[in-house]
Amino acid sequence: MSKEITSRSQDYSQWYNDLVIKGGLADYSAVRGCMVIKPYGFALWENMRDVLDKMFKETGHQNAYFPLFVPKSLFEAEEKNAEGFAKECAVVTHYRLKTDPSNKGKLIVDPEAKLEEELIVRPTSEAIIWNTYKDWIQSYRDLPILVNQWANVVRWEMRTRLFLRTAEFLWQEGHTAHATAEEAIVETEKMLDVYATFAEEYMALPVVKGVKTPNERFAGAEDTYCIEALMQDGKALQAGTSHFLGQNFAKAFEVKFLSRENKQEYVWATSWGVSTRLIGALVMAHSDDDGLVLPPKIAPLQVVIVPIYKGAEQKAKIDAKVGEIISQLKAMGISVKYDDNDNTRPGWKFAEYEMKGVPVRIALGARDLENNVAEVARRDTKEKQSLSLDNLAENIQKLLNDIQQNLYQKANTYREEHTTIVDSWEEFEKMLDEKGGFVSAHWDGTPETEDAIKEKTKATIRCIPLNNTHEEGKCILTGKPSKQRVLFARAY
RNA sequence: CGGGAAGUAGCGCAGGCCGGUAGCGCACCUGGUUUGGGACCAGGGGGUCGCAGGUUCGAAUCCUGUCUUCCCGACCA
Repeated sequence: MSKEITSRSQDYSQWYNDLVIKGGLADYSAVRGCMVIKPYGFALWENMRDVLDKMFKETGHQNAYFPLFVPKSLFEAEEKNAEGFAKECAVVTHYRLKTDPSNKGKLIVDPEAKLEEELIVRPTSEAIIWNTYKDWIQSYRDLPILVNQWANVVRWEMRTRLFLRTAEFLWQEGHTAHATAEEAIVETEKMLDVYATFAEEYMALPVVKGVKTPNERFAGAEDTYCIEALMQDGKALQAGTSHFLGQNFAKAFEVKFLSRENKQEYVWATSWGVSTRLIGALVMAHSDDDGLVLPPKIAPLQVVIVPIYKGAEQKAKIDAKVGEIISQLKAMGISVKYDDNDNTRPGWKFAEYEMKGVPVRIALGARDLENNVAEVARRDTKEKQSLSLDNLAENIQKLLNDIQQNLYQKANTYREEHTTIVDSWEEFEKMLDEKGGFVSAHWDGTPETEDAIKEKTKATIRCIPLNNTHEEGKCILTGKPSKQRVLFARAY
């Protein structure tokens, strides 16, 4: 079977789909908008999850699990949150099927099994969790609550795309409860930092930390912080969010605590999440026309070894040497696979592992053994070099670090080159159309202007960067005074 | 939800106008030769042509209905 990939320049979204499917990450399923995450893709998710989970625990959080279903009466309690998600909820109305009397072998919903109260399949878990927290919190001594859950959620999106927007997706959602607003805000920012660190250090994905405008805020939040990344087609992608929820959910669910001063007060809340969408970000940030390019720190497989031999005798010698290499690599915590499958030849394997984005490939043949070397190829630059078999493992480890750094540098350079400061409307439109990327411009601070710009250009305010310098300026559209620049982009 | 495309073997597709009982490539199985960038030879297995009606002696093909998926757009923590 040929596995040709559509090039980026030819059709960017087809390129993306090809990578996801042919790279073995995921596949379409029989369910509209839902995908099957295949073992290779899930291994990638597991690596990301494990790192994040460790980071959460290091910052004092514990995991818990809450129900998939949310009774409608709880779901609607926090009005803004409910409104925001109402249009994309899957709803359970019945609990039983029965055989269709008029159509043998078919099932119908049993009308007698209608639920008294509909159950909402969670699009997010604030409601069920805050209804639970009510019972957990009596006094300031019960605070803070620092809980995270790994779960699936369902959002019935109009249009879906593999990993980037699926009807069901996997994520983690942290839900914390605090005695003071200050503490909750610290938490919100802390978790944003965790996300940014994870994206940059593990995914090699440079991100901008910022705050969303009221228009783009999470439904039910007082403030939404985010990390925004730039993809290779110049479109932005929200890679993670952290929300300061104020007392909105505490008020909706009557969650109060008795303070040190013996006063009843509402609890302050945060929530924060990243999802399998990160995999989409990873794919679009680093990959090329030959397939996936995965950062070593989270690649399911870091090194693959391909033997090249004629006859069993050579094969045996290579096997012996590879055995040594593997144990050295494993001792360093490097994941490695020896692909000595005799059904496919080396060239096929080379292409296959490039497609899958394995960071380093080692080819070892009889000729190499004689010279005490191995051919080592790096996926990111596709450079090949001959490395001595002495200290090979050490050099591979260095190479993996190099690749990780290089991917970050490359993405960072791309982002810098595609972040443009603009002061006129003409320039603004031109940049969005011709260059893409982030456009840094002044905005008068009103939702109306934001909407108007979106209407005219399809660009949204991705965020108000946290490290923004304040400067006087004029709004790109209205010319009204502005105190700081914001980042615009067309986005996923 | 609007526009477009498509459902035929595991995957990718041809056949359809002009109806006659299904084909190609890859994958798979057996044997052999191979192995430094997607090997080759020989033999072989696999499909109620999305589903339901209709027309006909006969339907993958014509007609009607229906379901599903994908792509673009609108929408979207």
